[in-house]
Amino acid sequence: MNKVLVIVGATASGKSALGIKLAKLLNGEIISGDSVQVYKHFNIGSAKISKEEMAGVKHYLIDELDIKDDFSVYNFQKKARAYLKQIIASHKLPIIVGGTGLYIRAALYDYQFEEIDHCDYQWDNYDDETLYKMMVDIDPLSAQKIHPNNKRRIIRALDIYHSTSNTKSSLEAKQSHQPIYDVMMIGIKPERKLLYQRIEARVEAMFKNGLVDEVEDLLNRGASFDDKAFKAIGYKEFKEYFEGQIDLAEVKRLIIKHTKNYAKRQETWFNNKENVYWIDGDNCDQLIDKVRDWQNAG
RNA sequence: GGUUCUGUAGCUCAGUCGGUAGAGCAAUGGACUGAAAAUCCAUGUGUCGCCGGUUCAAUUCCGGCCGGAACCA
Repeated sequence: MNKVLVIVGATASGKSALGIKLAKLLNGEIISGDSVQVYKHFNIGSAKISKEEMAGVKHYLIDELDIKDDFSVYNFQKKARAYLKQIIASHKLPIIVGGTGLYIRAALYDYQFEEIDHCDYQWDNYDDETLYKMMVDIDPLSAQKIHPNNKRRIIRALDIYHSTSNTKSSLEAKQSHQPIYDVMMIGIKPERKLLYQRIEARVEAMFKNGLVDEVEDLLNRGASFDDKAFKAIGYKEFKEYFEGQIDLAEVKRLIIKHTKNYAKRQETWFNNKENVYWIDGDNCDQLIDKVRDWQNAG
């Protein structure tokens, strides 16, 4: 199996810098595993790595989409797999760096998606309870895993059935649930308190570096708060500000709060779903040896 | 100085007609296969400001003290 190095961790944990370091050391190229940094012009609020910071290391899946473009795991999987193939063919080490657990998992595992058309079934015409019952009838196995309050997942299961005539659970049952690459996953996990301090400092810096101007610029370019990319933390909080409901101090407070909540969710995912070699950010020499062992094995 | 409020979970506050207390937010843990920076689930012990009094029993009533707020001087 081809080898893929992966670097994960919560937002503000220091993934990008480690990625560059390892890429230089190991002749690698980086694929971003991030659902917001793929979009052009969402720079400050997404904490996107700058050209200078890339230090000559080739990066993929950053700045590849326009504001209005739709994107999801499905698209990510396709693109990431294509880049992996290309990097491997050029005899370099592919390094996926990112914090979007689902995206990274879909690239690495044998997740399979089929063409689907959502939004055509007018689910809004039904109440939550009815939607849940519909799912129970169609796909009882999935219903066991999806909470009745989780409307988004219920609709997804219904979408899949109506688009493909297959149930969500039957599509998943066909998969092996194994990675299709030889993966080493490194995770950075600073102490929670420290991570939160860094998030606060980072959001402060975003405002100093012109986040408000960036959002105004995006709106001037035709973006709206309904766009998918605008659902991201650091952007969606401005909706109420531009509607005159809250002031900038409140926007900042919300962004910090949401980022902390998000960081916790990311850690939950990587803690429990992936086999991660955790470091706290400093023990790099030991890490290099580990990575070299993995490269030389098999 | 006087009057009236007020002091309960990290924060904002509810409540107990006397039987040691509960919401929202935060925090913590968890789920996750097409919006995932999304969506959803679970978890509430805290000298009820301090000291004393009444009472079988006080966070709750009474007195004093110490904080805070508003108004009057």
